[in-house]
Amino acid sequence: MELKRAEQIADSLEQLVFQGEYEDGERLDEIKLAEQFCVSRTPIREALQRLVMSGMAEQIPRRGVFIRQPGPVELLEMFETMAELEAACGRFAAARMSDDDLERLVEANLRCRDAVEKEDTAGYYHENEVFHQEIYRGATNSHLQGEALRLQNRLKPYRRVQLRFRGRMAQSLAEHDGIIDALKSGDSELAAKLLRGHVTVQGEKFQQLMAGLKN
Amino acid sequence: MELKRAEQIADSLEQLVFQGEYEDGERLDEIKLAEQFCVSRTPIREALQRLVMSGMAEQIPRRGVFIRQPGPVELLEMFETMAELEAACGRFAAARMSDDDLERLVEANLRCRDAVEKEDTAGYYHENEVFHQEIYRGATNSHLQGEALRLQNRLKPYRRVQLRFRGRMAQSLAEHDGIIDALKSGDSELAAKLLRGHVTVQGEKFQQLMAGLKN
DNA sequence: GTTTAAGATATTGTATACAAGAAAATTGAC
DNA sequence: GTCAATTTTCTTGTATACAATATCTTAAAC
Repeated sequence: MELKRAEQIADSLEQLVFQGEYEDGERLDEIKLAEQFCVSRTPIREALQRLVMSGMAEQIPRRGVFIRQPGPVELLEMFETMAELEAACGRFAAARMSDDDLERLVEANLRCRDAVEKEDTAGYYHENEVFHQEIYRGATNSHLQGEALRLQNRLKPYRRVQLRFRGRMAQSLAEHDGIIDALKSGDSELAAKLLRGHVTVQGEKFQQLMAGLKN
Repeated sequence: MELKRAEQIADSLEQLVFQGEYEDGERLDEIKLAEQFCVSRTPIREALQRLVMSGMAEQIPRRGVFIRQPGPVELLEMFETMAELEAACGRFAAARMSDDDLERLVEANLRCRDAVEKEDTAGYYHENEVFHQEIYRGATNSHLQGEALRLQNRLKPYRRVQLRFRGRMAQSLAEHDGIIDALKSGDSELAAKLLRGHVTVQGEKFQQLMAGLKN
């Protein structure tokens, strides 16, 4: 870890937080980080500000910035919000997706299917992300798309955890088919409803998520 | 304008951008701003970063940060996203609002009615904000509430413009009643639908918004 | 007169120095 | 020995100095 610029440092720090390198409530020492990244405090402070802005850390004036790992409640809230954002994207996408858009969505889903058949968790994790991003794009609303991407990125590490559980990939894939049908037929309400259900974490899914976080 | 801290500077700059002090595409000169606020470039740069993060400005490496006033398309997109966020809040609020929450919502709406009767545009502007914030709160999802507040704040100056038009306040108020009824009866779908329609900008509303921006 | 290239200038990005305030440690009283 | 107060140390926040790079100016060539 060495010799990076402010923006890259922010990304690196984000990765480190995602990888669980830091405990909840841990203070991010500017000087130590500066030494680790071989830069002065200035770019470190810029990177820390970004972390704070993205909600991954909290800043207490004259005290420092402390990383904030979301607890169960906040995690549920974020998934709930994600579900609503995806539902909104689906609602618009059903009415606005072009044939090309639909084509790319179907192709993304085919790659998801490949990954499931190969039992390639990492592959499915990635292709599933692409699948959803195609829907955000299909909403034809750059702002909404941006918000969806932001939260999707924030929830990345937790979705990864979920996929580890047996049957989860297959179920997810099956739901994709229904979503595609709804989008193809232009049924906004159905697309929204299916996407909401697809993303919502509750019941068994919640148990799995929490169990996965223990490790 | 003088002698402020980084955080306050960010707020002040935000206000200035909201007040239309800066043209679209205008570069925010660090040195000039530093002189205006009687501080060094360091806190100015922190404030600028915040502006960039909140989407009110764009940063081009080694070139500077340029303020980005949203055009008609982006404005519509933001209102569309706001409508979906409000719908989501309404959906949850219908199922989760306590009697106390409903009580506060009704009271906020009473103050809205007062403002309409007094033809107090500024008053309605404020109380209407409170009314919607009560719904965000009623969603009982801090994360979603935060996102809704963020976008509401971003759209503030444009909603202000809309209220100038004759009949707009009365119509808005009438819609509030329907929304309250849906929330009281716990009808999630109806609450979501009504709130979406209440916030969505289209047809005549769009014409008014655009006309108001010309001034 | 236009175009291109080299130099000058200005602005951002980073490093360091300094100031202000908070946490920690030491000393003194009981 | 414990607690309180003062001093010390450490950390953040700000100012300034420096480095790197983009833009502007000027001059020369065609």
